[in-house]
Amino acid sequence: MSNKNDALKRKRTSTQKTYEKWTDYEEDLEESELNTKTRDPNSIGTNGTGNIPQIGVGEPKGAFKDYSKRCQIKDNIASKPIWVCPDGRIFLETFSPIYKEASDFLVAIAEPVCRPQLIHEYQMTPFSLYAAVSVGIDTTHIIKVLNTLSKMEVPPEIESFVRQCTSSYGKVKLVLQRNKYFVESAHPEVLEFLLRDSVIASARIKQTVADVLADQQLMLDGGPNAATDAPPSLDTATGFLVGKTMAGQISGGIQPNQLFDKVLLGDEEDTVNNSDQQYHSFEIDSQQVEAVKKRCIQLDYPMLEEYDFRNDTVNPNLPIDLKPTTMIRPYQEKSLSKMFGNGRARSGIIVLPCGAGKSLSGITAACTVKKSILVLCTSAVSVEQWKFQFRLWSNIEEKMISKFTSDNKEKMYSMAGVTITTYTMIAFGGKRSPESLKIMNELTTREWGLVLLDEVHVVPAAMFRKVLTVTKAHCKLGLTATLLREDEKIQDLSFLIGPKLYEANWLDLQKAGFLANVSCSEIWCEMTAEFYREYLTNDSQGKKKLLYTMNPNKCRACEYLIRYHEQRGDKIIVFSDNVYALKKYAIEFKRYFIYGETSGQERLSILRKFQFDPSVRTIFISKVGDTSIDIPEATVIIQISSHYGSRRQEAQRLGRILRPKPKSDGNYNAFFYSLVSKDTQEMYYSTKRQQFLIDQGYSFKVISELPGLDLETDLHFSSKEAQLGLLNEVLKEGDDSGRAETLDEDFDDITTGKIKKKKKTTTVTRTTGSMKTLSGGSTNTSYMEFQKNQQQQQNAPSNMYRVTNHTKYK
DNA sequence: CAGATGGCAA
DNA sequence: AGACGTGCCATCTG
Repeated sequence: MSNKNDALKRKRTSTQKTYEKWTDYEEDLEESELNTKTRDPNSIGTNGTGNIPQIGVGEPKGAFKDYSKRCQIKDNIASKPIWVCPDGRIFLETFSPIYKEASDFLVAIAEPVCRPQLIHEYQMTPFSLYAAVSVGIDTTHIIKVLNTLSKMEVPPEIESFVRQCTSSYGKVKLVLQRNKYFVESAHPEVLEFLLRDSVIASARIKQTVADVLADQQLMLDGGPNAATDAPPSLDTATGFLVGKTMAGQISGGIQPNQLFDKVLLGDEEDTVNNSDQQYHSFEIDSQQVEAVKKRCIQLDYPMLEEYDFRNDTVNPNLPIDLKPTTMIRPYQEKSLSKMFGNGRARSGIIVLPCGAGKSLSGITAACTVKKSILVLCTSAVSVEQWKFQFRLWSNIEEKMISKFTSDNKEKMYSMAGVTITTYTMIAFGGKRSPESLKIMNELTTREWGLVLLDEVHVVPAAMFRKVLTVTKAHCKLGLTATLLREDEKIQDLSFLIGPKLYEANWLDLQKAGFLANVSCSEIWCEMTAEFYREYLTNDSQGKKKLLYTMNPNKCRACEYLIRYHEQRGDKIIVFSDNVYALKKYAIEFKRYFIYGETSGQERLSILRKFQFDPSVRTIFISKVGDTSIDIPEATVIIQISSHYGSRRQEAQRLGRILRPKPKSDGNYNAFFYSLVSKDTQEMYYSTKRQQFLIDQGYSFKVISELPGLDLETDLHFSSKEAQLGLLNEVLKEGDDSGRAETLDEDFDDITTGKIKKKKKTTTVTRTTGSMKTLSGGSTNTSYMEFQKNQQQQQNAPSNMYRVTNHTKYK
């Protein structure tokens, strides 16, 4: 569309202007705001009726701003690591001696936006402050530490922003008791305020005196320790239940996990003054919990969900501990300390890169809570893996773990136990088999101490809701490597589960040796003339896609890389989203391939071979490899086709090779290649895809020619005949897959006929082409290396624009 | 009863 | 917007 081109043109001039007369920042800003897609990390809590100032909302990431006139710079700025902007953005210098402390603090109070090597950008939002408060950091602490770290006086609007955000936080709690949900607060006026809202009021279940008496009776019958619980009474004036918090109680016979003594006892003083405080509460309908939660956030009274598991005498304990030999890593401990910060368990999400030991974190959490545990996975394979991990790291008895999948319906252990199942199993809407119905019944009536939600980002929001309303859990812990989605549904996760408790910085983990040191490159493959002509003239999107993934130069680059890395002794995975390309490449190069139709056994046998057979160094995998398949040996990834601009897929694939490799001597020990056909839509997508990894601090080298590629004369598709043959096949594909196989005799017809017909009147300026590179003319390698970031995107090299220009040929 | 296959859903 | 992959259940087979 011409619209798009206009926008690009404008963007370019705007950047130029920025350099020429940067004092006119406001004008530039206006323009770039129009043109840049805005990212809004915090619509939750700001679109409500609350009075919280809207700081930093809807600001484009990386927009240029000048605050120099508004800021009071301190004298000793060299020793201070951060800049605090009036819009809530915070910049951190990673080379500061107190970088570690400062970044720990910033992850707790703000969202990491972009964390490359030297300067990290964070954004403070109402939601991030909510997370901070729920982790136990209070208003004065935030302001004090900000002031200590900042190079400039903390702007007054920031101070009032923090005060306003945090003053109302932490005053309301959501409590699960005997399968009923209660909204609880020490301040009855807050409850009354919330009940003025129609959503919350309609979710309320009015307690009668009889209900309360019945409950009290239940508590007295409940167990050996039940009598020590003080049953709440009903305040007839307000209709609230009134009771005392039980923070002072000593738990009977539960040993806190030794590893967590430090963590659990560390912040104990926080809770001391809470003991014996009076609280008020009202019950809400369990079906409406989600709506109430959302409403509370909008009213600036987000509910804290905490589980005082050590004083829970109603639910049976689970005998589980980490094995003495199990070691947890510092960052795992750190993330869990956020979860158990004040001796209770909070719900929330932990973001750890793949290969960094997410499941161990989950299992350690389970060992700390020691109540019934429900683990939810995305596939039956990972159900198996979770069970294995539980046996590996903890001393839990096998009989207490039950799997629950379509072909493995184990009965749950009658007392506390671990149940591992899939999301679909719980959320399944269709007719259930009788056994499954029976187990579901038990599952929904049981009160879970902890629900572990694996790969929390992939679950569709609707399914999630169902799962969370059906299961009654005191505490929910979401685990994910990439808290990312291309739609904006991630925000739902935040209030469905809880705030993000911790997010690891990939680069830091890599430096510490917990992740492999990966070299990321994007390889630009020139389209061959014939393919490019077809690409420009063909109307079908699908055909275009196939054309740029099957570009012969890409095939050659791929084969070249495989050869190179096989010689080095690496194990290589080639990813392709496109099944046709996958098969074609794999068969051509005579390698194993796995895709959807490959049966479970076959997959296993191929993966075994890949793992143990030294002659199998390369396998081809489709989308199936993006998640859950565990391939610890791989050291090289080559991407030949991928799903549009999915940042998550890119990150997930990189994750496949992040497991630390033995010879970690500071050099690269893993390689990630993205093959991109030059001057096609693929270029646009690949930039988009990389954004997450770039935000995590990775940099991509752009390689436009592979050194020595042309010396390898025996690569497939080197001859023009082979290339034309491929082109024909590609054109035939998609057209009519049924016909494709019977068309051998029409071969010539299609070759000449189609191309001629499609030629049309389009003038393609680009005539010099790929044949130059094929003939091995230049041995010059052009090798650009630069850090791609937002600025680079706005200020992209001219080839980037050529891509978009081609859209006018559509 | 295990194992394969197909329809269906999200 | 469509392709791909997945899991659940029912049914059939020896």
